[in-house]
Amino acid sequence: MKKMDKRSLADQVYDHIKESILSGVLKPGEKIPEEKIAEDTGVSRTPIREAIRRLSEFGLVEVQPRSWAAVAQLSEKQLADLVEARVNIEVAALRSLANIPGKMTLTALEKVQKRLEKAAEKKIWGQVFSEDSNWHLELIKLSGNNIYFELLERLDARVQLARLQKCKNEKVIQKDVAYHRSIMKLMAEGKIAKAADLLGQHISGAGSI
Amino acid sequence: MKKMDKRSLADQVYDHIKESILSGVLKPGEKIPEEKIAEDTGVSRTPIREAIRRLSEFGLVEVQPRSWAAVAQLSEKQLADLVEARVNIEVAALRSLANIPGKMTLTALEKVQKRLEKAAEKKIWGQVFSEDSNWHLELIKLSGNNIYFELLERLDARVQLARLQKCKNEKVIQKDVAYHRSIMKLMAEGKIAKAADLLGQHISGAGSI
DNA sequence: TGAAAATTAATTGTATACAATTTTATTTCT
DNA sequence: AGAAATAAAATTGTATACAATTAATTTTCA
Repeated sequence: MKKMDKRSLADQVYDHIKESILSGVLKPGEKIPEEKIAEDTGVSRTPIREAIRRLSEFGLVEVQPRSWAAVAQLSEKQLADLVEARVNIEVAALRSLANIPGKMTLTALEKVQKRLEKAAEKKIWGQVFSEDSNWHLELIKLSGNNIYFELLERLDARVQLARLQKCKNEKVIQKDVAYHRSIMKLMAEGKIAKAADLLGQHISGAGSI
Repeated sequence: MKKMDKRSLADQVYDHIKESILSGVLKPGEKIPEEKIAEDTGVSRTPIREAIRRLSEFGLVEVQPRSWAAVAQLSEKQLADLVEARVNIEVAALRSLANIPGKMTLTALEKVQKRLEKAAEKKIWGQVFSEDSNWHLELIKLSGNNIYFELLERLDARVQLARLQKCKNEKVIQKDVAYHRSIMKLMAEGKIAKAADLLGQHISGAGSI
C-alpha cells in the first residue's frame, strides 16, 4: 500500500506559498488573493486562508484586515532590527553551550557545512542561502534550548526574504563559509566564548544578511 | 451612530480563549474542542479554528493534527528554556538602548510601574502579573526594535501561563517591584549597562518567572 | 474474563454558499 | 475636465454541510 500524504492541505499550501515567496515568484508587496491561490492550487479557500494567516505570523505576509494580504516588504529599519535581534539571540544560544557538561556533537553541523560548501562551489546561490540558514539553525539546536530555535526559525524566514533583495556577491559568501569553519573549529576545541564572539562578528558584519 | 466592534470574530474569540487560559478557567492539558467553544460563544467553527491555530503559534495551545487541541503544558525544561531566552533577549534589547542618541522617555514605563505597585498594594495578584508583563514589554519598546518586542510578546504569553502554576509569594513580588524601580533609576541616570545587568539578575533570579 | 476486532460516535479537515466590507468603475454635478 | 457621489465588482469574513479521520464503545472470540 502506498504511503500517502498525511499532511493537511493547509500545510501543503503553506509550504507552497512560502516557497513561492522565498524563490521570488511572489514579490514583496504583491497581493495574494485567496481565490487566486485557490485557482492555482485547486484547493478551497479554507485551508488557503489558514496558510496565509500562519505566514503572517512568521512575518512573510502582511494581512490588512478585511482587505488583502500581501508579501511582506521589509524596510531598512526592520532589516537592521532583524539582524540585530538575530545576532544577539544566536550568540546567547551559543554562549549557553558552555554550561552543557558533556562534549557536543558537531557531526550534524559539519554535514550541513559540507553541503553549503558544495553549493558555494557550484555557485547555486539559492541553495547556498538555504544551507546557510540550515547551518545557523543547526548550530542553535546544539544549545538544546528549543525556545531559541523556535524564535530563530521565525526570524530566519524573514532573513531569507531579505536576502532576495540584498543580493550578496561571491566574495562575501566565501568569507561567510570561512567564518563557519572557524567557528566550528573553536567549538571543537571547547572555546565556546570565542566562538560566540566570532559568530557575533560573522552575522552583524559585512553582508549583514 | 454607535461605534460598533470592527474586530473580526476570530480576533474576539482569540482574546476570549487566551483570557480563559491565562485566568485559569481552561487548565493546562485541558482539551479545547472547536464545537464546544462554538456553543459557548455562539460563533461558528471557522473563526474559532483560526483563533486556536493562532494561539498554537503563541505556544499557549498544542494542536495534535487531525485530533484535538489542548491548553499547553509546560515542562520544567521548557520553562527554564523560556526564562533563559527571555532574560537574554531583554538584556540585549536594553543594552541596545545605549546606542540611541537622544535621551529616552521613561514616562510610559513609570505609568505602568505605578499601576503595578498599586495592584501589589491591593494584593490583586492577577493584575500584578499582568502589569509586570506590561512593564517588561514597555521596557523593550524603548529599544525601538520591534523584532525584540514581537519575540518577547510571544514568550510573554507562555510566561504568564507558567506563572499560573508556579505561584509567587508576596515577598518575591515586593522584591520584583523594587528591582523595577532600581532599573528605572539607573536608566534615568543613563547607566544602561548597569541597568541591563540588574535586569538580568531580576529575571533569572529568585522566583524565576 | 480479557484482549482483539468491529462498530458506532465524535471531532477535525475541507468545500461551498452567502453576508459584510472594501475596492474599482461609473455616473453626476459644478 | 475634475472632484464627489453613486453603483458595480471583487474580496474577505462567517456559517454550514459533508468527508475523512480519530476516539470511544460494543461485540466477538480465546
